[in-house]
Amino acid sequence: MESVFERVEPGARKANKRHILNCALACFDELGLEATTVDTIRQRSNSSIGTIYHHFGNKEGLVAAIYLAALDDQQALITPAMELADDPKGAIAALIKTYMDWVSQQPRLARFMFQARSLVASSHFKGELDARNKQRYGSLLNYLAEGVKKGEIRSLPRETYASLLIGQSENYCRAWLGGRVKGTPAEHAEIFAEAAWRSVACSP
Amino acid sequence: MESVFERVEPGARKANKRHILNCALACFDELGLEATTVDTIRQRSNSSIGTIYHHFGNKEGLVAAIYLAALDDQQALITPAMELADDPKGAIAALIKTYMDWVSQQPRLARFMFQARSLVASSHFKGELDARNKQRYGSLLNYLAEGVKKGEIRSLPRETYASLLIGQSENYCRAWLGGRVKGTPAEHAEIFAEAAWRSVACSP
Amino acid sequence: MESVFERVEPGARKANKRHILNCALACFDELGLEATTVDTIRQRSNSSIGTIYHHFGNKEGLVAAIYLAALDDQQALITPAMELADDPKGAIAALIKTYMDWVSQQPRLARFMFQARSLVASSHFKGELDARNKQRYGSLLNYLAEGVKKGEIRSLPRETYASLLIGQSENYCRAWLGGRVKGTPAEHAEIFAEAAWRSVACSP
Amino acid sequence: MESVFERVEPGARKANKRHILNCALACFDELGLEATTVDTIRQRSNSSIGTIYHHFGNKEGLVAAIYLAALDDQQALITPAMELADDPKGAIAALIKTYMDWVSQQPRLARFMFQARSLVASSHFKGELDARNKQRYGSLLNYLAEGVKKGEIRSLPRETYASLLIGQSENYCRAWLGGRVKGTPAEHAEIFAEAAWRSVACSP
DNA sequence: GATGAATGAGCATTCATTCAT
DNA sequence: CATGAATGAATGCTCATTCAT
Repeated sequence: MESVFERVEPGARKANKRHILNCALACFDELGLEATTVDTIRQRSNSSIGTIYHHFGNKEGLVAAIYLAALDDQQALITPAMELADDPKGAIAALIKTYMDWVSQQPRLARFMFQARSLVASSHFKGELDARNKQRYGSLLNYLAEGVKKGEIRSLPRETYASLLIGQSENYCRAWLGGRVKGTPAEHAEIFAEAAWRSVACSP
Repeated sequence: MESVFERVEPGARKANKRHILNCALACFDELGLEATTVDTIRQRSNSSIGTIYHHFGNKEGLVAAIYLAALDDQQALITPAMELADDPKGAIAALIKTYMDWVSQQPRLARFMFQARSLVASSHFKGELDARNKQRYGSLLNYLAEGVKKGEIRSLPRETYASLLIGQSENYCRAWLGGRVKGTPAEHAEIFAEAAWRSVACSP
Repeated sequence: MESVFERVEPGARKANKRHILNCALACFDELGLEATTVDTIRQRSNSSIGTIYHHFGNKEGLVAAIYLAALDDQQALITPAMELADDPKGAIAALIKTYMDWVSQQPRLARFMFQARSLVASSHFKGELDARNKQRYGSLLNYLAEGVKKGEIRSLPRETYASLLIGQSENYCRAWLGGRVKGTPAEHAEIFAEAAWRSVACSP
Repeated sequence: MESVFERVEPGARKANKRHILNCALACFDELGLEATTVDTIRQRSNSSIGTIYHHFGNKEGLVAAIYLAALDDQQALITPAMELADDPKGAIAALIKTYMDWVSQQPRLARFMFQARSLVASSHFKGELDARNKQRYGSLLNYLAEGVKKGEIRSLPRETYASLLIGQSENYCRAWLGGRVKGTPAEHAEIFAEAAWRSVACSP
């Protein structure tokens, strides 16, 4: 799948928004969020301070723009994959596999998201973030509720499901992105999907 | 259990090391690692810039001192708890319960550790960190190896075990520390211990 | 009397000169001269950077345009009022009353003039300013010279008359515009006219 | 009289507070408040950015420090002069003469005060300013009240007295400081004292 | 005439760290 | 051991102005 972050507008002028966004992502990935200065991004994107501020308002706005685009990029894969599933097990497997595939293919974006999450969550853009998260987890909760009713899924405290399902794969992705393990998330996705299912299923 | 971070020396002078450490932790917790300046800590601890540098060398030294003490504090509970277990399932349950209890009782320290991990890992103190981590995970790996041999634990890629076992509870702890869920980690510890065991066990 | 700054052209387009001028005045009044950016005015007037520069050349030109229009607006009242007077005392009273009335009716413009005076005086528009000031004070000086000759007005150093006549009322206007006193200049105009006359008259 | 701003501490180190304050005043006077950058002051005082911020917090703090010291410097002359007077006329004359003398001797400080007044009044230091103003005008109002009771001074709206008394001399001082008139305030002080008295006296 | 993307010099301010006392 | 004045590189950001469309 082709990500927003790789497309290059044909008639783009020297310093358009997308180009700056791509360069900023590269800087954040290589240097970290704090260590990347606006001037670093200016140099890399070969644009000017003024242009960057003209388009993004401030550094936080730049981070939020990348974060929200990444969230959309990720969700654009997860939503259809989950809709194709025809039972809770399939839906959970689709969620985890698609997530781990995406991380494996977009390691820079994935690393960025872990870094930027708390910043965006405490920024001016919290509203936009909340809106997307609401939509993101809505369908999953429906699946679970249905599964519990049918006796396929254990009835557990509501607030534990998310961690039980995604905690393991997210933890592995963090480890991989941090260089602490070698195997890509994608190649272990089956194992993590299975473990997530076992964690919540009545009879695995 | 009483942590190092709570004891108060009776005849403590205005600015001893422990007092400064406690104040620094409070600042880091309330403001974040980057947002806390050495001067913030000076004000809060009612000491002086000179004294802080005298004791800790630099800001990184201050962070590392807290981090390593917290690691020891946590490990001082986990090690004996795991030693009391007599089978893999018990060891895993001990690990997870003790970890979630500790986080529930030391939320400030726990939050600090998530923040500071990468900083300490890339600092001068990396050596000390690695030494403790080696010891920390050594016994767990032995338990697992033994369990696999006995046919109690599934044979999976080595690098996936840590995430499978600790990922869910760590994820829940992060969520709790971030205010995204309300129930304390401690009160769900059984569920997470059970899920960890199901994830790796041959026959739950 | 209806000021230039309040008239609204019936078929006015979104961004005509007068509308921008009015918005700029409001911004200068609320935020101060330095704190108002060209972009602030653009937002308020719902026009565009390009249009503002098209009409006024630069920020200084915008300030000067308001300043000179305000000066004319004020003078359009003062000149005829002074011409109706038939002795020095009446002329001075007319000057002061008209001035204080105008300030009371145009507080935003008056405040703006105190702020902008030095800027316009050191700008490209100094010439236009000097021309108007010459005309403005010419007739007053004639009145005074005549009064001195007739023995009605004290003979004082030439350079003190202006301050003696207008200093008190101007000071009160500044205080009112700054919110330091409550009564409008207009309601005390008689007192200030009387004091000005006493200050320069041989026999009050 | 020797002002605070001219004394030089003998054992002063390169960049002490008073030296910085003097240099800042010179810069503000020559370039204006806005046009003077902190770096300008750093260069002139041969100190460092850090030192300036260490002592004054920010640019506004620097301005306030000069302003309040100037106010004290001025008041240190006015208070005793007014106390020596034995009737309202003498007190008013003392006030005006001392004020105009001070302006004539401290033109830089006086010019600075006109520039900085509104900035300080809207700053963090408003409280300190108000406290001094209260004390400053208290004794004058007592004199006036007494004079009104004795039938020496006209009974006028309370809020007009300050402008009637000080407006003319202040206006002349502004004109002199701005180069619009040549005679020093001191040399016309008698005239302005007389005019102030006439403005408020029952029988001049 | 109208628009707004692009520009970049310039500014206030922060902050970890040093070192003389 | 303790103190806090001094340091200055680094940073995020502003804003008047230009100019291609």
